[in-house]
Amino acid sequence: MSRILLIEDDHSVRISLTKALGRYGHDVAAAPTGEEGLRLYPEHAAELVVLDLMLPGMDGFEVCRRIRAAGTVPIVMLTARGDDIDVVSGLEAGADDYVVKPVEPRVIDARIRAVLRRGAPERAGQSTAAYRDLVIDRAAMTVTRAGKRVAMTPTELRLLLELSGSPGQVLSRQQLLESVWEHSYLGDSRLVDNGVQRLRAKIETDPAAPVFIQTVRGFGYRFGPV
Amino acid sequence: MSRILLIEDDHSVRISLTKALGRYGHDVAAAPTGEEGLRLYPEHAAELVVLDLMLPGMDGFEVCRRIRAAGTVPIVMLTARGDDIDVVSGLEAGADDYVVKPVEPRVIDARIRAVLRRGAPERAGQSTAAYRDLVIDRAAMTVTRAGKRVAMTPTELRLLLELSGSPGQVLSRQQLLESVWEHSYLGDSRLVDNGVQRLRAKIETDPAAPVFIQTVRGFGYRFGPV
DNA sequence: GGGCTCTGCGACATGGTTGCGACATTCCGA
DNA sequence: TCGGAATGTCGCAACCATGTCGCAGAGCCC
Repeated sequence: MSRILLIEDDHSVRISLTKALGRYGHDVAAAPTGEEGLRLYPEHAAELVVLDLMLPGMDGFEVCRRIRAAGTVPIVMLTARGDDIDVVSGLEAGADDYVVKPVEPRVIDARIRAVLRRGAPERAGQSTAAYRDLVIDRAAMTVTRAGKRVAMTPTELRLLLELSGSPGQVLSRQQLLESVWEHSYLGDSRLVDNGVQRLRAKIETDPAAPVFIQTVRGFGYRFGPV
Repeated sequence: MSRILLIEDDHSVRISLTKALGRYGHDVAAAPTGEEGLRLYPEHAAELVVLDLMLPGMDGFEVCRRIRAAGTVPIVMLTARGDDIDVVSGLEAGADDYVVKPVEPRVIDARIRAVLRRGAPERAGQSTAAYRDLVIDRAAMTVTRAGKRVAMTPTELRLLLELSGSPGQVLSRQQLLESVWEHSYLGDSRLVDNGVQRLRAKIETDPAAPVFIQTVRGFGYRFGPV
């Protein structure tokens, strides 16, 4: 339900992303070049910009800086996989988040919502997730269980936010590694399992019979109902 | 704008709400009892359920729990005025929001949109496949048969996802071996047959007369309608 | 600088899962 | 009707995914 400006030169990606974001309830305007994007930006009154880095003519960094100069609208960057330099430069240029190609519509929608949420903390209700007696306040970064505050470490909190950000949905270890630990490779490490275990120890009454974070054998972990 | 299942026993309320929600652009199926609602749910492929608490026979809580067991579809409860206990119990049973009777069409439409917006990316609907009374939620990785959750092992689930991903189409043993088992050779092993058997044992009422997974002698297996 | 917590990592335990072989059954053509 | 081929069925043992624990280095706050 947000007005989004998509700047992406690849025709098929542009079309499919426009459709996908439309399905998620956003109002999308799409532009194939940076110049066109900058022209559309005030016209569409975009609340958020999704911006590809590799553009013909004016590149993503330049577009990013110009949009930044015009206001504080959140910018989500699309980058090629594993291009670390791009990520850093993008953040320096003023991007709020980045998504690695190839983009999963679900993922980018989640990031968009996360960025918008982050930048729009006016309504506490929106930024609060609750399941049973567990309350997660994304604005205050606090977790409450049965009315009692639960102290969380940064990694635990990131993991919980990520999982609770997609309630009922299974997230693979790979996905969690990328989003929470920002690793792109998947060793045979028990990192994710370990994190989940530590998180469970804090929020589950009986870690042996988890209510909030469920294991889906062979696939990953899932937060919440089902 | 959304596929909605309305479960409400009061005739006049049911009719007027159906019409009102229809005017707001929703595609509404209505059921007078919980049993009927659960039957309609997979058939209508509902993206959201509006559920009255006071129902003859199976009450709203039970319906709520059963729908919850089937997937992550949002549920909006209708409750009698000021009945706080109901609200709490409803939320515990898995409802996402509640509306107090008498319902204003505008109000319930707003709530519906809010709930859908809140959970849009991760909720079912898009990622849910249904055939007869079998519901497969690809996001939550859950399978429900006749409203009852069916526990699946990873291989069984992968096989079911693969088959149901091409409903009505025959997949050869070779294809299934490659996609599900990630083998590239085809011995004379009974691996696929074995997997199908285990899968049938879980989802078919009578494994001797399979409804969901049919054998196509000499070619392979097929999910769903002919 | 000292003490603290956090976190990554490896090792081990364990129980469900699965691959496999053997045999039964069904199907289809001759 | 008969025989061969294709498929269904069963049980078991190895294996694999996950849970669990402890440790040590790194980071952080005072």
